[in-house]
Amino acid sequence: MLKEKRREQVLLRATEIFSEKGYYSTNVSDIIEKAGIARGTFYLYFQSKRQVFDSIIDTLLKEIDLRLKPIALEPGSPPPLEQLQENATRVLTYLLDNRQLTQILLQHAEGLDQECDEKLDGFYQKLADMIGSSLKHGITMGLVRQCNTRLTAYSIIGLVKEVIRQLISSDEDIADLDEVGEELLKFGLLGVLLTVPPHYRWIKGESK
Amino acid sequence: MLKEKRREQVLLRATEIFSEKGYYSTNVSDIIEKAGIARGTFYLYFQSKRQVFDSIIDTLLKEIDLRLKPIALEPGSPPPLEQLQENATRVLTYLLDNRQLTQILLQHAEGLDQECDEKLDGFYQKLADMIGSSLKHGITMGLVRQCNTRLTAYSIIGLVKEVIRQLISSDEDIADLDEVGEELLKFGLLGVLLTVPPHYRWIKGESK
Amino acid sequence: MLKEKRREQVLLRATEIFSEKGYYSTNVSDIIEKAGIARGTFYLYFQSKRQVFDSIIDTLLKEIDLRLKPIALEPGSPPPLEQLQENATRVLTYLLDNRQLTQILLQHAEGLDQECDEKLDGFYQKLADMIGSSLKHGITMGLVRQCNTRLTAYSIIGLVKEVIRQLISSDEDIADLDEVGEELLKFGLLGVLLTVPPHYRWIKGESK
Amino acid sequence: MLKEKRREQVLLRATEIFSEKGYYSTNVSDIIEKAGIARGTFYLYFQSKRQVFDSIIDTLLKEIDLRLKPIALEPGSPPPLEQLQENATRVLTYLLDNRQLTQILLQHAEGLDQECDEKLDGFYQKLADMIGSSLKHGITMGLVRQCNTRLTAYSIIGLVKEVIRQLISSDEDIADLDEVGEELLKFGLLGVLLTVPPHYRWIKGESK
DNA sequence: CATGAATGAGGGTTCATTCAT
DNA sequence: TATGAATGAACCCTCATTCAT
Repeated sequence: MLKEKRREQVLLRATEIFSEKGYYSTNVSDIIEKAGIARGTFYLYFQSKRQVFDSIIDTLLKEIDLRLKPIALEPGSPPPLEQLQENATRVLTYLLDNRQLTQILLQHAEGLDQECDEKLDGFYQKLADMIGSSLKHGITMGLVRQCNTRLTAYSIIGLVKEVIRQLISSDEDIADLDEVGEELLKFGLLGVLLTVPPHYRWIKGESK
Repeated sequence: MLKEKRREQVLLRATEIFSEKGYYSTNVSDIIEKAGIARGTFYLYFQSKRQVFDSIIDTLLKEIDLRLKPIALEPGSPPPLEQLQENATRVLTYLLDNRQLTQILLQHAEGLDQECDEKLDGFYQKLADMIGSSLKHGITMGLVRQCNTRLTAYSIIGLVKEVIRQLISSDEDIADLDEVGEELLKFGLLGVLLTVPPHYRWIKGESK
Repeated sequence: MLKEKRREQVLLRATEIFSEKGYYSTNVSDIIEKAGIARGTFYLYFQSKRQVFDSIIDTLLKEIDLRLKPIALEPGSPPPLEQLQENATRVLTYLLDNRQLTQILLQHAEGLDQECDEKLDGFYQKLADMIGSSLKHGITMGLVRQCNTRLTAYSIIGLVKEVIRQLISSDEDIADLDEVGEELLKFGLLGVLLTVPPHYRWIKGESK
Repeated sequence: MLKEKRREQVLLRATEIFSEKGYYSTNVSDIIEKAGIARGTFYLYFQSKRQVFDSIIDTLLKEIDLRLKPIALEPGSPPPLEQLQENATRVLTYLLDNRQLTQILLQHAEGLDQECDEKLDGFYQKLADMIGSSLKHGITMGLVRQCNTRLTAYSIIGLVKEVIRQLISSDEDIADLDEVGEELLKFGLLGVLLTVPPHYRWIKGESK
C-alpha cells in the first residue's frame, strides 16, 4: 500500500536523524525536510513526533524479539548453549546491520522518560528471564555453576550492550565479528582466569 | 563560604530533578522552584541550565576518579586482584550512596549530545585502559587467560553498569551488597561454567 | 505572492513602531500586536527582531540610491547643477513622502550599534563622494570656488539631514517644499552673505 | 566633597562606555565594573541608569551653553560675525576636547526616547534662535541676504553637526582645526559658487 | 491526500533595581 | 556609607501542532 510505503520512508529518515541527534534535539522540521514531505503531511501519518520515535523503538524491539527463539529443551534439540549462541548471533547480526536503530536503542531511548524506560525495562526483563532460565537449566544439568541467575543474566546483557555500543560508535567496520563473538562468549563462559584457583577464597581472607 | 554553600544547594536540587526527568524535561523553573530561589538568582550561580548539568557530571566523574587508585605492582603490594576489587568496592559504594548522581550518569548523560558523549567516552576509555592494563599484567603473570584485553575491559564495564542500573532502578535497598559484589566478581573471573570443558570447541563444530 | 504581501504588512507596521519608539524600546510584542499576527508568525517572515530593522534600513537606503543618478558630464547633458538638484528633489520627495522611514534613518539608526553605523557610514560616504565629484568638476569648470570638497560634501549632507529632521519632526505639512528647496540651494550655493566682501579676510586680522 | 568626587568618577566612566556602546547596550554592570564600585553603591549616587545618562547630557548641554555668549549689538562691540565665530570656536574646541561627550550627544542621545528628544529639540531650538537672530540682524544691517532665517539657522547647525561627527568618528587627530573652521565658515558665508551668476535664475527656467 | 502558513504556550536568559548586612 | 546577593518582570525566540485551502 502506498500509504504504508510513505510512512516507512518517513520512519527511515527519522531513524537517521534520531540516531544522530537524539529525540529532543531532533525537530519535526528536520524530519520533514529530510523526508521531503510537508509539515501537514507528517501529521497525516503520525500523531506526534513522539509517536515516530515510539514506532521506531517498537519495531526494533519486535525485530529483536523475532530473533530470540526460546531455548528448546526437548530431547533431540540442539544443545542449549548452541541455541543460546544462535540467538545471540541472530540478534547481534541484526543490530550491527542496523546501526542507526541500535544507536537509538542504546544511546537515546534509555532515560528518555518514564514511559520509554518502562518499555525498555520490560524488554530487558524479558530478555533477562530468558537468559536466567537457560542459566537455571544449565545449573540443573550440571553445566553451569551455582549463581544468582538474575544478576548474571543482567551482567550478560550489560556486557553485550556495552561492547555493541563500542563497536557501533567507532565507525570502523567490525574487522572480525566472529572473533568478537568468540571473545564475548569465552568471557561469559570462562571469565578471565586461566585456571580456577584451588580454593575458592583466594583473593583476600574474606569471612564469607 | 556562603556562596559556595548556596551553589551546592542548587546543585543538589538540580540533581534530584535531573535524575528524575532527565536534562531536556527539566526546566530551569523546576530547579528554582525546588531550590526556593528566584530566577535571577539561579543565573547568579550558573551561566546556563547546561552548566548545571555539566557541573554535576564533572563532579561525579571526578569523584569516581578519586576512588580509582592505579594498581600497584611493586613487590610487597597487595595482590592486583585485591587492589582491583578495592577500587570496585570504593566506586560502587559511592555510586550506590549517590543514586541520583548515578542515575544521571547511566540514564541521562549518555546520548545527551556530542559534547557530553565525548566526555563520557573519554572517561570510560580511561577506565577501560586501566582495566586492560591489569588484564595484561594478569596474562603476563599467568593468572589471566589470553584474551582481547580491550574488549574484555569494556565487557567488564558494561556488566557493572548494567547491574548498577538494575540495583538503582529498583527502589529496594540493596539487601546484600557484598553478595552482589561477589557474584559479579565470580562471573567476571570464572564465567558461568562449572568446569572448563576438556576440549575447547565444545559448542558446535566451529571452523575457527 | 501572498507571502511577500504579508511580510510587507509586517514591515509596514514595524516601521510605524520603530519610527516612534526606536529599536530598543520596540518589542516584538508591539509589532505582532499591531500587525495582528501571532508570535510564531512573526518568525516565519523574519529571523529576528533585528532583521526587521535591517530590512527596513536596507530597503530605505536602496530606495534613496535608486533616486541618485550619477551626474552625466557628456556634452549635451543637462547642466550638472541641474542634475544635482534633480537628484536632491527626487530623494527629498521620497523622504518626505515616507516620514516614518526617514525618522528611523535620521533618529534611530544612527548610533544603534557598530554594524548599523558602518552601514550608514558607507552610505553617507558614497553620497559624499558623489557630491565631492560634482564639486571637483564644478571647480574645474570654474563654476565652484576652491574648497575642501570632502568637507564641503559632508557639510551639504549634514545641512540637508538637519533640515529634513526639522521638517519631519514638526507634524505640520510642509507648506511649500519648493521654497524649502530653493532656500537650501541658495544657502549652499551663495552662503548667507549678500555680497562678497572686497578683501577676503574681513572678519578679523587672521594671520592665515 | 568626597561624595561629589565619587559621583564624578562614575560619570566619567559611564561617559566612556555610553559613548562607545550607546545607552541601551550599556549595562549598569559595565559601569560599576569600570568605575570599580559595588552595585549598591551605584544606586547611592544615582537613582537609575537613566539618570546617569541624563546627567551627562545635561552637563554637556550646560557646558555648551556656557560657551555661547549672546551677540552684543551695542556700539563698540566687536562685529557680530566675529562674535559669532568666537562662539563657534569656543563650542567646537570644547566638543573636540571632549570627544566622548560629543559622541554621546550626536550619536546616542538623539532618538533615545521622547523625553530626551524634547530636551535636545529645546537646546537646538535655542541655538537656532540665536543664530536666527544674528542672521536677522545681519539682514537689517545689509550684510546678509534675505533668507528664511529659521531654515538657514538649522542648516548651519546641521552642517556643523555633521562635520563634527566626521571629525570625531575618524580617530585621526584633526590636523588643522583652523582650516576646518575656515572652510566651514566660507561655505556658510559664501556657499560654493565662485561668482554669483549675473541673473538669478541660472539653473533652469524656474518660474519663481 | 497534501500542503505550508499560522498558532501560542513555553523555554532560557538578561538586567535594572532592591535590601539585608 | 558600602556592599553584592537576591529579585522577578520582561525579553527574544523555538517548535510541536493545527487547519484552511
